Amino acid sequence: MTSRPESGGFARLETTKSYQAVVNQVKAKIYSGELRPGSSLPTERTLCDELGVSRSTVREAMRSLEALGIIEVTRGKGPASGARIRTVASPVLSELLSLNIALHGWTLSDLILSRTALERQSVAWAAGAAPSRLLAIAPAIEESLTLMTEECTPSEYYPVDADFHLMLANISGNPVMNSLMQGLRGAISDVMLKGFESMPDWRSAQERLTCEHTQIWEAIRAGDGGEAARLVERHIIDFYREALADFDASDGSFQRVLD
Amino acid sequence: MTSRPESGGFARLETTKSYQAVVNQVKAKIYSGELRPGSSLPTERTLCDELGVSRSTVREAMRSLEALGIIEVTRGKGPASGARIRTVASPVLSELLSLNIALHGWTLSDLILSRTALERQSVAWAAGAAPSRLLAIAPAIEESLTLMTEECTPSEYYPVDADFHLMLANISGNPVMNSLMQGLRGAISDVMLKGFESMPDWRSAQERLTCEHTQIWEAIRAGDGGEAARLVERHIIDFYREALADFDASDGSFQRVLD
DNA sequence: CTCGGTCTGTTGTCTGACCATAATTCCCCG
DNA sequence: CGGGGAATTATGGTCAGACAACAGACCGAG
Repeated sequence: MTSRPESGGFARLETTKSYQAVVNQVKAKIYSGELRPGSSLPTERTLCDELGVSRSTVREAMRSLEALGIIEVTRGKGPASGARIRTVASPVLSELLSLNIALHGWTLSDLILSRTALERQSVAWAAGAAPSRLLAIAPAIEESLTLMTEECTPSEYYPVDADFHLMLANISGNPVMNSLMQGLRGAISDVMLKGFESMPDWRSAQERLTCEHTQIWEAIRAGDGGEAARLVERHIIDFYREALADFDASDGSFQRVLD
Repeated sequence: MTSRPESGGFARLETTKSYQAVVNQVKAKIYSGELRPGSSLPTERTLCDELGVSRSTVREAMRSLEALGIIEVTRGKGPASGARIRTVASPVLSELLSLNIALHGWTLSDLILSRTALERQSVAWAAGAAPSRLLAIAPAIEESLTLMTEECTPSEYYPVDADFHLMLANISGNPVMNSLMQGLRGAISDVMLKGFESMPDWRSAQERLTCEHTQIWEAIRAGDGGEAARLVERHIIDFYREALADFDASDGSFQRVLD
């Protein structure tokens, strides 16, 4: 109750921490377009001078930006050293989702269902994509399907599977969807792989999975978005039910979408 | 769950940076369940002793965890001071998406379409939720709908609108979907608000939006997930076309879903 | 018992130093 | 004259110590 100096009115202008101010400076330059992927930030010591803060402060800001996957930092000398705006996506979203699973009791089932929502829409859009786009990606996808028919171990199959789904998502050309889907997949990839490896009859499972993949691809090529969506949803959820259900206590929520 | 420190027989011997090691220590305790939302971390100086690193290193690790929205740090004395595992979600996902818009040329249209994909599924699930669940949330939703009918400014309407959509998403009870949707919405909220404010005939627009909201809610209450999905998709996309289309150069991608 | 100031422990910031690394420079030798 | 290796140097990574700003804990005066 004792009168705190400047706390009377609004709460936003109060002393921003120095390192946060540095972070904001960098973010502002990103939003303004001054910093683009591949751009180099000044050296830490230069930033100290420019912003009038100590090196510790600058470094804490760098750690914040690095944690967000915005920059990557390399040491040494030369033009390739220092902090640069990342050009390739970092797995920060997957990390974030994984941590939330641990922290807030998010279930594998919730993640899988979310993935289903995204993948449904994604293949539906793919089915409506321009034919030229389909033509361009078709060879890679069909090579992937061929690979899947070859005899292999679960841990060899999994990356091919992941790649296949990724290519489907790429057809629609929506980088946001793509990023979200990769984040989700990354968060569940460990347990997915375990699911693959724990399947009792892997050979027949592989055959079925590949068959389902082929059907999805054919539905997309035929332009039937509704069918592709339905197939991909069942593809994912069936796999979950067969191989992953014991990884978390299902509360019956799947009944909703399987009806 | 993705890449725990001790994963596999692989060589972790590549010099992990000290601050990253500290971050991994904390993450490991989160994954193991030793740290839960609301838990307090040791003080910085205690961590220095425990882990045998300097305080700068510990602080850089804290900044990383803070940037990810994992912890929040307050200074001063007492049990409420120091670093604690966050109990409420941080807007880090929105921040991340916003930065990606600026960095990688993601378009508003891509974000809106992604949001549509999530919201479609979300209301579809809501329509299949247990009646008791609907009953529980119904008063709040209907109060929200009543609020929307009252004359108000766009900036007064917007939070009610956001709340309405949030409540719909809550019905399905999937926190992952919820988090993703909030992240998406946060990333576009600025431009959404501008869209509201730029509408030429706000009164009639408000009436139409509220009517659409009511229809969506009625479809959910009727258990018609397909209809709810279609309505919410058109609701969002129509708004985009009317109020936001000039915010980014549409490449015609909307034709796909509007056919 | 209540109010006020003071104490104490915490994070926030600064300074200066040294280490580790990698590009650059330069000199010696072939 | 050219090439290779050693020294130089610029950069991030880590450490130690200090002080400031802050907020709860404590205690004494009324």
